[in-house]
Amino acid sequence: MKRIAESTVRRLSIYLRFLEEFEDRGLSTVSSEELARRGGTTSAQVRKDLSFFGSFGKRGLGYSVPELSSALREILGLQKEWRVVIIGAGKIGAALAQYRGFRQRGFNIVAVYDTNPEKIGRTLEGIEIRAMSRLEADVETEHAEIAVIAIPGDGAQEVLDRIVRTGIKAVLNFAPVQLHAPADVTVKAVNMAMELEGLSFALTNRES
Amino acid sequence: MKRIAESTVRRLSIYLRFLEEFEDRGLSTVSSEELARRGGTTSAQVRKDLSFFGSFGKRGLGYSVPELSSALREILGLQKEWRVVIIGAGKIGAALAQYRGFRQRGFNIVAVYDTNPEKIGRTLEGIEIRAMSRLEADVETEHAEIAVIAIPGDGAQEVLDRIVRTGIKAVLNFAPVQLHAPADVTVKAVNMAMELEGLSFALTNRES
DNA sequence: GCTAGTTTGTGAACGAATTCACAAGCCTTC
DNA sequence: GAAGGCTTGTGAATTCGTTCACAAACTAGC
Repeated sequence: MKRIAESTVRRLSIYLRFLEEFEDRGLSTVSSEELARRGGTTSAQVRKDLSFFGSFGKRGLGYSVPELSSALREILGLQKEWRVVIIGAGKIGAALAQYRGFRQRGFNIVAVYDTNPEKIGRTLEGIEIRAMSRLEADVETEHAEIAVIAIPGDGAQEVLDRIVRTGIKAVLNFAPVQLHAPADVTVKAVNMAMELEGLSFALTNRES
Repeated sequence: MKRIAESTVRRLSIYLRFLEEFEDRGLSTVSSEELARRGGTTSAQVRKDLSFFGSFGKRGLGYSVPELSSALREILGLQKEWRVVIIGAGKIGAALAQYRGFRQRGFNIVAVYDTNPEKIGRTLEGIEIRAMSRLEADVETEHAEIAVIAIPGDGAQEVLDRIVRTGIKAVLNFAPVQLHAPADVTVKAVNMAMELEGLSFALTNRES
């Protein structure tokens, strides 16, 4: 299959969100124009994005809401449940562990890890905080497929290396550092300080 | 000035992070090659990124660490202190309010807003939680320039509209919905569910 | 001050992503 | 069943971002 741009995948996520809203409201069809308006893009973009994966619409009519949302869930791999481990039970790890949006979309958080003995054994919204040392064994027995790094920057690369050795191929990084991993491991970074700096730049360099 | 790509601004942030590390270690010069290696890009990319703003290096030598970091701080608008309000004192709002990285980089959180009467009046790491109704008056008196939306999706567009009416031109959105704002307002979104879906896609459609 | 060895800054070439534009296909009405 | 009105799917054109490649400029060693 042809390589799909990351921006395309992001937009598919956005389209799916609207489709689910439409599904709830019982709408049966939607046009690329409508999806574009909501998602802040153009109708040509919507159709091109979808065309990478097949043709899902009917000319003159638009897209069937249930069919397209099911197709997008399939494409995005959201039909199955993903098993996720979170590394770090600090403020961010805790906020993530309790975030209902994850489970809703099929991301099942199986455990949270921390090195602080005071935290180990407690639970966060029903999820057990475990000793960091158990990570490797647990990933194996729990069949975890996604790891979330929610610890300070210093230890993050080391933790990522451990995660990679367990065989996990997808990592979401909240630590404010640039991490390096083998090419077959997908690492996505969420860096709040960097986003704020983007805003700072926009405010500073606005067209006069 | 020529329009600068968002990807360029992101990389400038990354370069600055390394430069500050080098500054702490007392290194005096650095080459585009070294910055590229650390930041996971190419030396040509580094030089091109910088060339949009001027020439900061010396041929044959590289870049002066203090000069370049100062220049980047200037470009990114990090010389001044930005005054930030956070809307929502839930888990995410609280995690953001206590995140030390913000103040460290000149983002001064002046207040957190919530509608829950139980929370109003309490403090989060020394930052007062205030009634949502005070938002407009406070932005005016406190001269806030950046707003962070950390509330559930339902109310987010409405809150954004209020923020826009106060005259704030930069917003960071953590609510898992697509928001619409006038063109002169920069809205950046951090959507954790969407990032996880990107990972799900990567795991599902890996080259065989 | 000449030579060898670096490293920058930048047009030009390339490649990737978006937008354009239109034929093809479907629905509805008469 | 023909005509009019939509909307898709997609090559072609365009725009945007990255990489190449090399002259220009610097340092160090002799």
